[in-house]
Amino acid sequence: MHTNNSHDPGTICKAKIHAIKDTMGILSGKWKFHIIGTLLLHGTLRFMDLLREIDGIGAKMLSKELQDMEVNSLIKRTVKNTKPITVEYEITEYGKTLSPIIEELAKWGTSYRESLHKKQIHIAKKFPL
Amino acid sequence: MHTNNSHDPGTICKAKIHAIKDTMGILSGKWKFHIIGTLLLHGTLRFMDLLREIDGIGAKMLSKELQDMEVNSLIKRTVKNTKPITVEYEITEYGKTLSPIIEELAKWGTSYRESLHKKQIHIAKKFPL
DNA sequence: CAGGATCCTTTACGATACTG
DNA sequence: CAGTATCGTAAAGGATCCTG
Repeated sequence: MHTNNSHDPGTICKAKIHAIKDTMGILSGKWKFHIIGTLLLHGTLRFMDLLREIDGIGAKMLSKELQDMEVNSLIKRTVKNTKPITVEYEITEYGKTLSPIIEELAKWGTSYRESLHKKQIHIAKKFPL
Repeated sequence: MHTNNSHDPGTICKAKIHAIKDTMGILSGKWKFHIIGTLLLHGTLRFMDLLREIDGIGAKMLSKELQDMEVNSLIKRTVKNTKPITVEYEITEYGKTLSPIIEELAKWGTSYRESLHKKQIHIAKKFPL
């Protein structure tokens, strides 16, 4: 009965947890979900547009995060032959498969904020907004 | 037409991005999704169980992450009057509302790993597993 | 415009040791 | 058992200047 243990509950658990780790490994850092979300909503954007659009990020971090995500084929970087050069970033088809995650994150964040209002909780460190 | 701009596309975009930021603010750090996933799958667990179950985490980080999540009402901490004392952690009803996110993360991670196998990509820094 | 290089500060994280 | 205290490292983040 347990010669093949690939379907026992323990194994399924471990696999699921491992899958979460995989995802978070690729989307680690403070900004990746934010960047993906912005590109999903706006389509193609240039470096400076992203810098303006993503509140709080600096050029150094943006550059690094974009490189990480390009390496993992989540976004595409295109250099245009203008003067001076412009660079466009867009999400790939593969990157778009992240949108269910993004949608759930946005949904949860929205209802979280609503629940704070209902409970009339005042903003504090305890509830970071 | 734009006296009330709460429904124009720009505002909707900003709200969505902000919601993602809210969620990630609460679930920041390397371990929170991992802990939530583990508690969702196992139910109630003690401190030491979590320490064993969550591969790689140390006592300090686990303690800190659990406190963060308790403050935000995602988990419940119960001290049992045993000798020596034992402490049980479980997810709250509110914390369970995170499960759609966890499910999507697990789904994506699973298909990510499958896509690597299909493409016969060998594991490298480029594709962290 | 799109970034890389450099320097500096702060936060995140981890290992070890210790306490009720 | 369930943590806290202490220490040290690594990564995040910001500011400024520089280049093609």
